[in-house]
Amino acid sequence: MAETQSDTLKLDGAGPVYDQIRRAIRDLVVGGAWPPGTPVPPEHALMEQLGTSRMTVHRALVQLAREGLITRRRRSGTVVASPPASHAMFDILSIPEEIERLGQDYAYEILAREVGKVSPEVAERFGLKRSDRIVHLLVLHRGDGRPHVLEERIIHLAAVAAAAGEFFAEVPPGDWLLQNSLWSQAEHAISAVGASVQEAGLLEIAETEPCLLVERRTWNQDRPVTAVRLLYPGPRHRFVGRFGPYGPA
Amino acid sequence: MAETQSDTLKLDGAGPVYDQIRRAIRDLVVGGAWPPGTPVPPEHALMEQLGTSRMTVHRALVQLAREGLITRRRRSGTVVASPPASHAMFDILSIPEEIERLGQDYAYEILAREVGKVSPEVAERFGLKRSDRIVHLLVLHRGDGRPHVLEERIIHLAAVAAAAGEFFAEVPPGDWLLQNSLWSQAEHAISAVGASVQEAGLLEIAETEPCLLVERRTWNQDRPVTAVRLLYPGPRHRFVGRFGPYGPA
DNA sequence: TCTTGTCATTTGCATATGCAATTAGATAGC
DNA sequence: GCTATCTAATTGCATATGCAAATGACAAGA
Repeated sequence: MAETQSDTLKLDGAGPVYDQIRRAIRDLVVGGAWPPGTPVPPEHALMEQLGTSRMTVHRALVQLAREGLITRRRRSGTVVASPPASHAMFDILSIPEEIERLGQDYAYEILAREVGKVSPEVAERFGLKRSDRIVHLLVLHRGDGRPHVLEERIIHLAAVAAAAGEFFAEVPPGDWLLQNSLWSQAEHAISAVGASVQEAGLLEIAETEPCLLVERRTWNQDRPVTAVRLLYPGPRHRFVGRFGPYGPA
Repeated sequence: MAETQSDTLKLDGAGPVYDQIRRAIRDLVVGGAWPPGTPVPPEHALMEQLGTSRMTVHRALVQLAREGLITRRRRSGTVVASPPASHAMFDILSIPEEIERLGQDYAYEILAREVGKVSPEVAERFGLKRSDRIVHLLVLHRGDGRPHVLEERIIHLAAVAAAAGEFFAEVPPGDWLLQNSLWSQAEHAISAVGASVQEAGLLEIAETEPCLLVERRTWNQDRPVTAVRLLYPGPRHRFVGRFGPYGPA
């Protein structure tokens, strides 16, 4: 998890000063050099350290706060914020949370766990190289005892070495990764598919039942971290979002 | 389309001055009093009119610009921006645009058009009152001749009276509405469903094929404007989005 | 021990000022 | 008419200054 990045504030001289400051701090935060909870120096200190006026520093910090990277409180000062676990409609969200928000009892079981090389089918399904070293998991999440979603996940050991020794007995892999890995980019795709025979059996649905498939891949600085296929049974699942003409409401 | 709203800037005295200014202008923009293209008074003028300093006005305008509501250029001044037609992942997007972006030839046909009261089935499917006066449409959109998406739409005449006399011969209803109506909120839901016999026939797919259903409802100030069901055939359609831990990338 | 009050630190906000950068429109020159 | 140049309007940015508001820390008192 160690990044090859400086942990000192350095202005690059490109563009407005307030934006240089903003980017400098942002880079330390998203690069992991300043993990959540790290105190950001007070405006006075930054002002002296950087040789600018307080208002200029202020402007940078206000903007970072609006972007959610830092939290500011009078007297207590400024600290690096924890990334919000769930954003808008389709962000990284915790499945336990998702189920508990429906008022259902959450449970999960690890149906399969393999550590090591990728099998040909997995390589094809997730677009991996055979030489990648991964953990491959199959997890069934239940709400009130009924299958809620089937999760098939791979974790890249190159990015998250600790995953090799983890059995996910207490915390499901999605939530575990939120605690134990860094990510800087994600992509997901939503589509409708039919379940395979095996999948239909696990989800306890008929084979012809349409399913909603959410595929998500996550990177940290261009290095793949994890990829997951979430298969939601039937038309009883809906993803809902609200927004206005100029952005999310 | 006339709104019962003032078109004069008025500060409400709540919170920071720069934010009062921001909200005042925002309300005129989203309320339709200042349609896209309207010039916003220069900072000097606002400063005098509102009795504040230029920097305070500036701060409000800079933020509005960052939110995308206004466009600013030196010397030319500030104008109200056009709402972006497509946003992030699931916003209002033009189907012709969507298809042309895939490099396919776009075509559409109106399969049905009814003006007047709602039938019981439609009332149930869209959650309407029988007394609502609407236009009901069924439209098939094609890319390179193949069915791309089946659109079933209702338009509330109370919100968009002009829709009653429109035959959508030149422009499909989605795009027509973008030009001829105002909306302030939208909600959509995505789910996986099986196609009905009729729908499967129109989309030229097998009956068992899973489909992606996007349902979108749109309001203007709590008054419903339109509702649409977009049925995408089979697993060949994917909605893709990218984002980072602190928001869309 | 608990409460209360005071103080100092830190952020939040507004203002005044000055200059830089951009560029629409006017003007001058060809 | 066309082009180059100039001018002025407008936004962009940085600074200095002052005060307000929140609140952690600590001291004083009950």
